[in-house]
Amino acid sequence: MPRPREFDEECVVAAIREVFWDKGYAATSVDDLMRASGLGKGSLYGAFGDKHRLFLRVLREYNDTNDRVLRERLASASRAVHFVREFVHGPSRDSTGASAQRGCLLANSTAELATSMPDVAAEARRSYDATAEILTEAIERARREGDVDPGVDADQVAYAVLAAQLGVVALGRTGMGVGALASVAESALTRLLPSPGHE
Amino acid sequence: MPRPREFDEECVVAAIREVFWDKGYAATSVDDLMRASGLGKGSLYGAFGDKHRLFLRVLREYNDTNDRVLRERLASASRAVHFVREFVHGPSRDSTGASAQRGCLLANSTAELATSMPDVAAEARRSYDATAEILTEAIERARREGDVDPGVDADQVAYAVLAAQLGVVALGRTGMGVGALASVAESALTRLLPSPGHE
DNA sequence: CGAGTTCTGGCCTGACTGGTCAACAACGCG
DNA sequence: CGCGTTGTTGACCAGTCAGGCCAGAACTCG
Repeated sequence: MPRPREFDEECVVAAIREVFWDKGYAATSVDDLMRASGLGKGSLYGAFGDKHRLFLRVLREYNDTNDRVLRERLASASRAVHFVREFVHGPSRDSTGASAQRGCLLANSTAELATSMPDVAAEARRSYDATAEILTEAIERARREGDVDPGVDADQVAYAVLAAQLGVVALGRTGMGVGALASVAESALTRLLPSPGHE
Repeated sequence: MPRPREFDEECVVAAIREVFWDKGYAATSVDDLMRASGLGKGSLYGAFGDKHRLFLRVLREYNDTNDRVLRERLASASRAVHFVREFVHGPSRDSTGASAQRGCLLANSTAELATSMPDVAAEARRSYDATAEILTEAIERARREGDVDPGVDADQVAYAVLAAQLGVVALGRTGMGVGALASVAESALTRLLPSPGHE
């Protein structure tokens, strides 16, 4: 009975995500969002509420997708240790360095907004905890598969690996070359995940 | 012959630093800066140029101070390994967690602005490189002092330690408790800086 | 065809943005 | 005491901000 929507909600969220990702929250105007999505202000506000709620929606979807992808990659990895290595090296896997410099929407948003928007901080924490959980599973599996020293406490190391990856992401934002970035990641990895033969 | 200034430049920069630190660049208005510094708009623009240049001035001074403090701490540390440990644990050294949640001005600014302001990215890179250099010195000294396994490549480990610290700072911004933060830092440290007895 | 419902896009507002500028004030020198 | 130089002030600018609102369009069902 009602008039049907002329846009696909997911496409709009995706387009808007790119803008927030590129410019940050405060530097993005509602006009930018209208242009990127092709929607009028009325449609945007009707469907998503104000800028703040729209941003939170984008961020949550981004995090959920990331978590899902990580789980899938772990499930389909031949060896769990490859998954962990790929996770830390992620930011340096770019021939041009453009995506490395762009960083991670979650990391960027947390740094910009955690103080003034508690819900962003909470969402970030939730997502990081989920990631750490996946990493814990991966490290446990890698231990069983004989690729990681059995003495390591998977839960403890998981957060250290996560911190290292966040650090690599942060360094990537400075424009550090992907080669240097990869060697930082590698340096952290070899020490955080000692092979079984090393004792 | 000229009319003397009625303000101390350093005090103004310090006051303004706090505002940028709390709110971020884009969310800070020139009005905020006037209120925080007590200066009129004309004085502010006359002394520092526009908002962008003022921010860069603040950031540079922040980084220089940080580097200087780090050098002093290393020079006066009884053992270099204590300095490195303190460096990584820094973000978790707060009883309330308020300063941990506030994060680091440099890290916040880089995440917010690296894409749109190349000079911020360059300044960040310069500062991180300087920090890594100090860390390299510290690790070499710790090796000589017998606190760190002589097999570690100080230069490689320095960047890994830096990345770990950046990660701890990022996690701190999510409101993670200082206790949890400290254990992440500790977990990373014990693996990145193995004691000599461990081989 | 008409009634009911939702969607759409643009207009409006009024507050706020970063930045400029001209008038005025405070000082040292001659 | 002027005079030149610089600092300070507040008014002012055009433009942008987020958000509210509404008249009309597009659709389904009766």
